[in-house]
Amino acid sequence: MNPSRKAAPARKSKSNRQGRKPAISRQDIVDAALQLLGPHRSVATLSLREVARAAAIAPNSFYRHFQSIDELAVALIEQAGQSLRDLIWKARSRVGAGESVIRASVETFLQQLQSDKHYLHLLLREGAVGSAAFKQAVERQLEFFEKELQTDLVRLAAASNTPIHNAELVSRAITRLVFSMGTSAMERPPAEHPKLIDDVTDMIRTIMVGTETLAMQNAPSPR
Amino acid sequence: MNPSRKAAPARKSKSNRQGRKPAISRQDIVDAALQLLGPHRSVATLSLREVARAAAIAPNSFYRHFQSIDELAVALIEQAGQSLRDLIWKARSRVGAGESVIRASVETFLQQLQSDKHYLHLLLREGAVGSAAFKQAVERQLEFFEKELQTDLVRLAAASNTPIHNAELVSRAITRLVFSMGTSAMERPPAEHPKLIDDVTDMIRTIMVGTETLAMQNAPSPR
DNA sequence: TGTACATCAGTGAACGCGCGTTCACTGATGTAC
DNA sequence: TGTACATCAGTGAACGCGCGTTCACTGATGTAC
Repeated sequence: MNPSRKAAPARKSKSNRQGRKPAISRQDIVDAALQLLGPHRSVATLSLREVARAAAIAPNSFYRHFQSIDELAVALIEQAGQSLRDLIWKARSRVGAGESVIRASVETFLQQLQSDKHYLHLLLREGAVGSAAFKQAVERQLEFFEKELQTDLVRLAAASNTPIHNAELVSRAITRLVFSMGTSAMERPPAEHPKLIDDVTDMIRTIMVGTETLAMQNAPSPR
Repeated sequence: MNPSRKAAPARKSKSNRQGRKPAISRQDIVDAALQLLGPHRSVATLSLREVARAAAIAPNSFYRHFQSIDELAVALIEQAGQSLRDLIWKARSRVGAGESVIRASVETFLQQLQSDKHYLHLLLREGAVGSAAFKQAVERQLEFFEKELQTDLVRLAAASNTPIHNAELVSRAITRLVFSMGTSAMERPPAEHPKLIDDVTDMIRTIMVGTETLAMQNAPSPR
């Protein structure tokens, strides 16, 4: 009836979308969900109504921001993974000469367990339950870690002139190991963490020594 | 009022308990729960009513056998762990001369993923969610595996005269690694399993080479 | 600047559902004599 | 062997609850002119 209404298909003058701004953002809801998730609470147990309550919105308002609880869960995982990778990256770049990169990374990783942020718990806990989309999101984050670690390993190997055998497998093994040990650490008192850091560091060193030995056996460079 | 009733405190003539036998056993309920749990279903999502339905009993009858769903979950985990350890033990003892114990164990482990029994999925998936009692049950099963593997490693090292550095840590690392990789394998098509077996075997071999190298460095026996 | 109007984020009420748990019961099984 | 009785595994009905989802709405924000 009103042609002017239909005749303006892609106006977008100042805001990229017509209409008012939301009073609450996706991120507000993500934050509310994070508050609910302590070290002993799994994403899978979050209900839509509970999250809405924590975000101080009506239950049905949730749908204005996410299609489903599942979509929120994926957002949580991605944010957790990104945040943790940033952290480890910073820790590594802070390592001075003579310090152990392995130990610094492991320490940073486990220190996060005791922090207020629940990101790490999230990643450690959620890998094997939940919807397909959800598990894939966790798996993707693990692969990011593996890739970054692999890059690091290759770089380190080149720098220190120690060879490396199958860097891809080694970085995968280390990543899995650290995450698995982290999951166990979550259940134990902080007093045991130093021992755990030593253990994990020792495990990783064993793998590193193994990969060097294998690499030298396969290509015993005389040089 | 009726003294004869109270005067027979510990009669136990033929049955160890007075009264009739149950028409259904704990094990029947455990089996019903196992049927419900496919490779993509977590114990935490089982409801009492659903299990009762699968076991063909009234919801409230469940309480005659278990105090709660949690108690059932722990029973499931323990049964799964025991069953899997039996299996690996048999596989190892079947290994002939010249065959690799590592590879045989890994193959058995991953073969179980494709079998009808859902035991392995259960153990792989449930470690990090659920109640405290539940997580402890899973952790306990992991430790059983670690201990048995450690015994094996020490025995093998003595037999083949190759030293081993920190057998406890090595067996823990290997156990964690295999379980973690198994969890990933669960999500992937069976066609990728052979590659996964190769990968895991390679990872373990790297660790074994590392531990030998370290042991020889620490105690470079001239003999 | 002022006015009329379109947009749409957030809402209150309501729905049907499956849940865990309780209650008083029933009736087959096993026991006492 | 027969009878009376105790046991208790399993039951049907009912409860209150929190859940996800829907509907038609309202009213502040932003836009057109």
